[in-house]
Amino acid sequence: MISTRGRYALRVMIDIAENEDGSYIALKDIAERQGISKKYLEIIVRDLVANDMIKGTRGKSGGYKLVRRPDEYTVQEILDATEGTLAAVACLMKDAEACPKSSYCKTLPMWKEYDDLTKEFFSSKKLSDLV
Amino acid sequence: MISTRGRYALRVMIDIAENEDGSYIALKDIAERQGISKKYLEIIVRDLVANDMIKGTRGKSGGYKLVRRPDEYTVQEILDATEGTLAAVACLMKDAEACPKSSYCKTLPMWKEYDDLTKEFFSSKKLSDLV
DNA sequence: TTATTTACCTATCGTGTCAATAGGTTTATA
DNA sequence: TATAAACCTATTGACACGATAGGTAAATAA
Repeated sequence: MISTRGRYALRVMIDIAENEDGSYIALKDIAERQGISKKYLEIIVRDLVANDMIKGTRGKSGGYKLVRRPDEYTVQEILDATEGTLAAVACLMKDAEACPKSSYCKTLPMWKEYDDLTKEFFSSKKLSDLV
Repeated sequence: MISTRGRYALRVMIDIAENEDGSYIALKDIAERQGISKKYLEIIVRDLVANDMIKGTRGKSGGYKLVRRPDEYTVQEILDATEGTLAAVACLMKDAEACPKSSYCKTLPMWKEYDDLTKEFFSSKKLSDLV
């Protein structure tokens, strides 16, 4: 299940895309508009910065800004940046310990197929589709 | 993410389908074949019985049996019986408290679309496809 | 009839993650 | 130089997950 991290991240990105006018957008304003605790958003925004989704600047009239055009972001990469994993099952997580049954597992192919379907879906959605 | 409950439930169903010969199949044997703790499987199997996926009988030479043909089970209903929820986001869980923002939420349509895609996928997969 | 085998039931536990809060430090600007 | 903002570290409570433990009830084989 997609957690609040990924969902809030998306709403932050949408909020910035909608309100951007050249200047930086303060997290305080985003939090107020979205009705989410600013403190909690800080954690999420940190992941977005670390993954080069947005950039921030400090000090007065500081805030956050997109680094690309909204149509150049896929939902997939935004979720990837904030959600720990998007894998459908533990066996398919990156850094998962190799399952000894994987070679003959009856269900693994289906999980893989579902995983691909999911990636395909969220990769086809762009931030600009949500604004 | 699909938890072990759903994944194990699927493996139990596959195991029964593969080894069924008219008689009942003991959970002890399933647990040994699958390499899963019998005690833990009891919890999962209980959900399967409660949802009319299999039936059990007690006593010597007791065990579990399918109640339909393998091609008459969808993966969707097996996961539904054991997984708490398959909803992609909290807003889409059954018994979810109505979100005040749902009418103008920018992301909800996408989550709904993804949810439908998921249901469609797992409903198209039958138990007989995995045996 | 009785011992055995099996499903079935209730309770508990440790661990980890999620969501959220708290209180600070650094940096840029008005 | 005061202020407003990002940025950093730590902590908390709640909850679900995975798993274990120790039983009771029922059906069969001997």
